[in-house]
Amino acid sequence: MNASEPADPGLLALAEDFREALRHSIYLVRRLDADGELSAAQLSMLKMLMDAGPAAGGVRVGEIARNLGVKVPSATEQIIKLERAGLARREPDPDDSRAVRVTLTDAGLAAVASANERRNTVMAGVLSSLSDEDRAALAAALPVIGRINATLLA
Amino acid sequence: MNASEPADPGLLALAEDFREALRHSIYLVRRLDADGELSAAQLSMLKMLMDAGPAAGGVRVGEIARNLGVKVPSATEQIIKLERAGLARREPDPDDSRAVRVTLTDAGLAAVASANERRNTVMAGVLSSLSDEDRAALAAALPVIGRINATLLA
DNA sequence: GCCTAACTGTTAGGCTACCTAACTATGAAC
DNA sequence: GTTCATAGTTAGGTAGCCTAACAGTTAGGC
Repeated sequence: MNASEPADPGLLALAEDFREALRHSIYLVRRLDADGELSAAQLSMLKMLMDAGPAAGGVRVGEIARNLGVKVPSATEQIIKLERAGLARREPDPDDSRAVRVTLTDAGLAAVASANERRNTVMAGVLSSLSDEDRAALAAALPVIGRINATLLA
Repeated sequence: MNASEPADPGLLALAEDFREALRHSIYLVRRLDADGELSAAQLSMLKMLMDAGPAAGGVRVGEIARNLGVKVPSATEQIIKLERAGLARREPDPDDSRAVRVTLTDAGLAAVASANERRNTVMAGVLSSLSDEDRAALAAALPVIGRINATLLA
């Protein structure tokens, strides 16, 4: 984390390779999201609502923004679009009248499920062309990438 | 690749996890690119020009677009910005008067080097907090991710 | 040779998702 | 019961992508 001291060359090389892989993966994700009724941003938000929502009867706007790594007005904007599409609902927070709680509608739940399934099928098709060793290597790295993401989003 | 037959459940689960990791990584990349003089799109293009450019005295606009996974007008737009910033140069192709060859200027070369170094240092800082096993797992997966990207961009 | 078809890149216009700044309304502290 | 902080919305602007329409260049068929 300390940028002032010279970093290990091996670490820097890994960092570069990882960044490169992510950079290319962005186009992959773009490709994957191109043929959908739901944009990447909207699907991300719906998915987050599905994961975190039921617990407390909805997710607050600020929390949504924080979870997605965007600012609050950007979250508001997306929420309004989802609401207009009938996929999400905004309700006043009973405990804090300033706050708003966002929940998925049944249609939203169905939409995220079907969009997810479609994308997973495409991705599974790609993965099926890999060797077993490759798939194992990928599976082993996913938790690590998760930890990296958690570190940076913290 | 065949979406019509029911996919292996394990494969679908891996596909979902991988997509999830990529989805989160997008925010990671955004964070990494936020504190820069160069946008992610511009850095991508500069880097591509550095990798592919010297060979043939420049890269053609169509090729740039194809390499970056965008359409030709989008590439033109970015190239013009880079040109205005003094980082790239457009020259007529001696062999085909329709074509344009794009090359990096010295300033462009320096810019990509410094932007890269800065981002690598940040990423290396994050990676340094991982265990050796985690780093090994990540390193092992990068070539696989590269193959996946190549498959989808082909 | 020329005329047509194919190709390369630019221009024009529009969209989505993000941002900052300014505002409203509620809650909390003292 | 002011005053200060917090939650969210609104307004206005930007970057990066797209499609459609265009101009110039090349290549083939006759």
